[in-house]
Amino acid sequence: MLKEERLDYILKKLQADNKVLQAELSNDLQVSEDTVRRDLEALAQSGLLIKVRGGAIPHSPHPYSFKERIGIHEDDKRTIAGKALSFLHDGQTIIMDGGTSTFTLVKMFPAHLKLTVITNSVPIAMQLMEHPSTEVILTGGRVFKNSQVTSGLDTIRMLEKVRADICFLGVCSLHPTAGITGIDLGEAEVKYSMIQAGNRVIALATIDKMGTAEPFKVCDITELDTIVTDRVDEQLIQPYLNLGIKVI
Amino acid sequence: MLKEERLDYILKKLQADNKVLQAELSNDLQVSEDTVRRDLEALAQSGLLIKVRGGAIPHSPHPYSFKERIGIHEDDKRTIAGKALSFLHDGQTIIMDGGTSTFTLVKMFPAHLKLTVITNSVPIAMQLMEHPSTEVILTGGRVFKNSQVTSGLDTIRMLEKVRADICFLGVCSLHPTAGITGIDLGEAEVKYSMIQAGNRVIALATIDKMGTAEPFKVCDITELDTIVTDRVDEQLIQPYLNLGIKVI
DNA sequence: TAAATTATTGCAAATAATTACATAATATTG
DNA sequence: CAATATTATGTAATTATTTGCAATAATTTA
Repeated sequence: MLKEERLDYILKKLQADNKVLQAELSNDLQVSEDTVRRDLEALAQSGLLIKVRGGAIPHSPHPYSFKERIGIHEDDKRTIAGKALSFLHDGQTIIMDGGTSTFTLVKMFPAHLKLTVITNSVPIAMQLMEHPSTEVILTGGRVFKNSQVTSGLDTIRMLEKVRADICFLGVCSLHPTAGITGIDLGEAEVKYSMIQAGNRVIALATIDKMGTAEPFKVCDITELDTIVTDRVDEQLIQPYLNLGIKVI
Repeated sequence: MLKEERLDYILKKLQADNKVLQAELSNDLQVSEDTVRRDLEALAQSGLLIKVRGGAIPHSPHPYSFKERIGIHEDDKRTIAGKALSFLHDGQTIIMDGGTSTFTLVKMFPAHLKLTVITNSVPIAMQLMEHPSTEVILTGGRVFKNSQVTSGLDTIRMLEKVRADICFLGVCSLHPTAGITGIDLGEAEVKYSMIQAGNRVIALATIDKMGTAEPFKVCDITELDTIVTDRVDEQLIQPYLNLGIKVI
């Protein structure tokens, strides 16, 4: 049996059952579980399914959505969020960009903290419903289903009226010369508005996002005051330090 | 059974019952309560539910406590939502007011239904993230924590730019002469804007809300086209019928 | 065609994750 | 405050994954 036939069978079965088990596939296809695992690995790599312990499940309707990104690199994100918490003080007005790093930060807000949070992220707003002492302002607009943030002119208009103490940015990619970049034009525009509205701009980025770039430019790297990352790698961060950006 | 299937089951059950109990889940899923607890832990960590002693509750669209919420009026709301579904057709633009009745309606949207939904409700927007074919537009503004809707000038400004086929209103109180009333001025203003923006106005109200009134007026009762309720009581609805309002 | 290279597959040991169970600590209820 | 239920913690058993390696099959190159 050809490898392609196996892959085909796996996808068909996944479609039919909404899940596949390695043991079952191994039996169906008469190959070792190792091979099945490698097949699933390949399919996951191509984005055709999500590999989980013991088998695989289909992608959610919105591929690489917020929901799927949540939980990965969770420890790193918590490290970052822990550092970022030190910037927060009672009475501040904060802009919270969407993204899993900022979401983690919001989850870690101490109960007593009194903030006004302006956000374009539906999950962040939802999370803060449970927080006793934050004021939440949601920017309006069309909601993107994969990132679960609002964007568009309405979002930007609302941000234009805001002056916040800090803007926490969840960034896709940042690069010393290419600046901050993203994979969606609309979201990049919103991020830019957020940066303009914040007195200090703090980017939350796991180390693997440093030195990478995406198609749509948000702003120059010099717009940032601080980068909060999980692991301070001397080599990687030097270019940012040279530009006067604090990295912690 | 894959862990992901369990998580899926828990979320589905939570969706249906508005609560889950560890003992029950342990039995349903045939795993120990420890495992259920860990699953709930993980889901809570992802912000998908709120873990409480003995089980979990949804990121509540209702400000009630665990004990109070057990199934209150849930069946009635489902009856109402079921009737309201018949007004919905592909391609429509719909305004969805916040509230538990409208939330229940949104939960019951068939997967194929292609709508544009404009809402001021954070939980409704969140719910529709999962829906494959709706476009969601969230009105911006300050978020009220008890009702979990946005309100204020920003919300109203956004609604002024909208022309929707139907406005679904979740009403606190309605009365033949006092009209539609609410307990918060800001929310009443927003509801008024929604009514103005909708071609047809359909109110969702359990029978116990008929003939009651609250301090803040939203609009005259004649602004309504239709009232959808759970039990059509001839006596109670006659005044509305006399005013030319359909009641189903 | 033969030899060399590459890819695929299965196996086994080491590693890691998941789960159930026992027990201690904590919270809730009457 | 005692009785009960729930949660946290440590541990052991189970199960899955990773890794290196050898055997086989397929492909390329000489």
